[in-house]
Amino acid sequence: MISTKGRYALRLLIDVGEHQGMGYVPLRESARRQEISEKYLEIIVKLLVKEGLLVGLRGKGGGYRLSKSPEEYRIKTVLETADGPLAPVACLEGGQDCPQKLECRTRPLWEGLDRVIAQYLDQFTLADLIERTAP
Amino acid sequence: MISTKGRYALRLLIDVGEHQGMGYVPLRESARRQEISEKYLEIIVKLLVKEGLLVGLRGKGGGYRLSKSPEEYRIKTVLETADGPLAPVACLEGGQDCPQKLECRTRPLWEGLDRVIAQYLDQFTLADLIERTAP
DNA sequence: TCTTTTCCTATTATACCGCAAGGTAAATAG
DNA sequence: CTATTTACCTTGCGGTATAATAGGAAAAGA
Repeated sequence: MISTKGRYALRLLIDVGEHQGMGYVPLRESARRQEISEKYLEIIVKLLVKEGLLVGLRGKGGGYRLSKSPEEYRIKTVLETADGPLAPVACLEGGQDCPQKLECRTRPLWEGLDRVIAQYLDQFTLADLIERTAP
Repeated sequence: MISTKGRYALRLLIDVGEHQGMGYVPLRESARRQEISEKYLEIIVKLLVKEGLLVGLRGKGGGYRLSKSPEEYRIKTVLETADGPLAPVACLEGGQDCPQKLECRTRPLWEGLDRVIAQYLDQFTLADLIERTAP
């Protein structure tokens, strides 16, 4: 459900949040510290920039910085940005498409599971992870 | 996280539970009613039999029946039997192997998520799905 | 103009998912 | 004893996603 994309995205945001002072953090340094392939991180960072979670700056002294303060990053949002919708079962993705959804005996179970997961991941922020106050 | 294997397994058990009277339910009939490929169901049923969740009988009048009463089937167990361990992230599978688990900022988050999911799926049984009393 | 760094466009290897084909073994009906 | 019914077993296969790698172009500062 949550692949390396989501986990790496979270670790990257933590790393940037901790090492950006006034400036920008080069991706190479985050990749080195987190022991993640820099090339692969590029793919992930692209998604985060596109959604406005990170701000990039090119050239010397460039790199990435957070676009807002850590308390404003909900974990759920970060994971969805990197990994796409985090439905635990395929039949919940894309709103509703299953033709037997009304009579389905198992669907309420999946909907309940989806709510539980969403609720859990929506209660923490990046600040919680940085300060180790979660969960 | 939960693939068709797990979902089909659940639907199969519900179907068998509802249609076994005193006897056995042929796989073909369950496959027809549930609109699932019979050949694919064979793979799933094999797992369920091996773990003792279903009992098979060959020949005419044969098929499958539940090995215990519906209240004794925990949803979590059924899903794990068909789909394997249902960890939301790879780094939680197989007990513990991540070398940085102690210092990892995100690991407590995943462990918490894992607990929430396990707890949710462990509170319902097959009987709840059959009688539509869950969730 | 040179270096640093982001940004962009491929390509690849591997594994798993969902399924199909074809046969063997056991149990019952006639 | 034979035929039918059913579970059980082995093998293969196309599609898709994951987790990368490769090779550059564009911008920004020294």
